[in-house]
Amino acid sequence: MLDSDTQSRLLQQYPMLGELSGVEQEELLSVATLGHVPQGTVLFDENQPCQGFPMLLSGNIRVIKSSANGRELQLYRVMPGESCILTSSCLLGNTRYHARGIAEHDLEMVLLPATAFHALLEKQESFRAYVFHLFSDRLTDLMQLVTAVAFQKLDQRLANLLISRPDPIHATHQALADELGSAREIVSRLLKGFAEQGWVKLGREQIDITDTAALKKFADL
Amino acid sequence: MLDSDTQSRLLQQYPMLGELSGVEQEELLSVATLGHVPQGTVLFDENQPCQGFPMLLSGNIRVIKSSANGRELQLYRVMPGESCILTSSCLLGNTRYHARGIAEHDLEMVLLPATAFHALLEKQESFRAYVFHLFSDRLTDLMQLVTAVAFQKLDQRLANLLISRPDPIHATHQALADELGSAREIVSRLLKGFAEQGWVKLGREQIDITDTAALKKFADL
DNA sequence: GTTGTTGTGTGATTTTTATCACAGACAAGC
DNA sequence: GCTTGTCTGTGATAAAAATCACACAACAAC
Repeated sequence: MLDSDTQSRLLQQYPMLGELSGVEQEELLSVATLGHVPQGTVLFDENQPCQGFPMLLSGNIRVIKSSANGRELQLYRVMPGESCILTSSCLLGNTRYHARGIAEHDLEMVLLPATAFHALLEKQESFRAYVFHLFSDRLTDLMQLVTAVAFQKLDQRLANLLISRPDPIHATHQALADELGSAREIVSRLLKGFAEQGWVKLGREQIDITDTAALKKFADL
Repeated sequence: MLDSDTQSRLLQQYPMLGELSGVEQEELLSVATLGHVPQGTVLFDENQPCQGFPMLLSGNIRVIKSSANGRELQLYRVMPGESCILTSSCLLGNTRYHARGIAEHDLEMVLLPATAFHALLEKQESFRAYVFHLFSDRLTDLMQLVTAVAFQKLDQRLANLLISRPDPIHATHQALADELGSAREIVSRLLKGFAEQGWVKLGREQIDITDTAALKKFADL
């Protein structure tokens, strides 16, 4: 059972739940549980079955694939108000996870049991629309990711990554490499190149973008 | 309006439509149209809006992304009984296509207008389940594709492609390269390598697999 | 301060993939 | 037959990425 503060935050992030009738809301909230998850926790991993439908209140989840030789690639991030479509996919298809989910920052999330998720999907038109929309967005994301990995050079992908982030970027080169699915040294070298062009300024665990326009131009050909 | 033969074929491929009441079925079939599409036709392309929901009776669709420098990569194939999830995605998210769809062979398909699609989704639990399932499957496919492209070498991906096909493979090296998102020469060279290992026998537009086990072993590390 | 850990820079080298430029092989049509 | 177009083989080179092997800088802990 969720306390009233949590309830209101949940409704704020997931407004479609507000369309439920009072009774239905009660029902829902009585089976939902609030979880606090410290940074770095592996929320789910390849081949694990699915526990329930998570709704993020704060923090975010990195969904990644990792390869045999220790490299990894980020598929997407789950932000508050969103939900892990991979989980929905598992619940709907009754399959197991095909990726790993890691709490990037400390996490607060409400977990909805599978049965409640299915019930919601049946009853609530707006919830259904929400889930469909999520699917749709992720599919688009993934398709873009595929093409980026297949056709773009790493320098362009790196440039894209940089401009997609709030300006002073705090991350290790390794972290960036992991997001791109490449190796640290390469990222370091490319960043050095960017710095020599005057596009960024490098510091320890920090990258200041000094010429967004140039980066953007470089990023999309 | 569909003739009765087409109707029965449609129901055979899409059994969940059989769960509709008689009236609903009539309604549905009255707005659906049958289309014949010759091989090679571009059914949809990047940035185009979505016309309706296609249900394949025969033939199949290659969904591909193409890059600026003339290379392409196959995202997935749509087979009879399936439907193009990309289309669903567009209809649900009200977005435009993010890929190109090409008729690989001559195509027969029933096209459901967007409104009918939405109506079906609301009314029919089983249709909804079907669409969710499709989404789920494609998401899985795409995630596997991403990791393959990101982490696997081309020779392994080629081996995988070969064993995923019915044995005497009829395709040009260029077609295989397009499916993998690479260049023809490379595929040719890799195939030659496979042939030297005794895994395949090469002919013009034909590849006979002579050692599936070895290929399989090579494919997954 | 010293020590240890983590993050970064960088050269040297190899592997993998792409690109360019043809030559020859095969099939179809005249 | 010859011609034409498509498909395949292959060498030479280049470009991109990965790998290995360290040196060194920044920071934290003691």
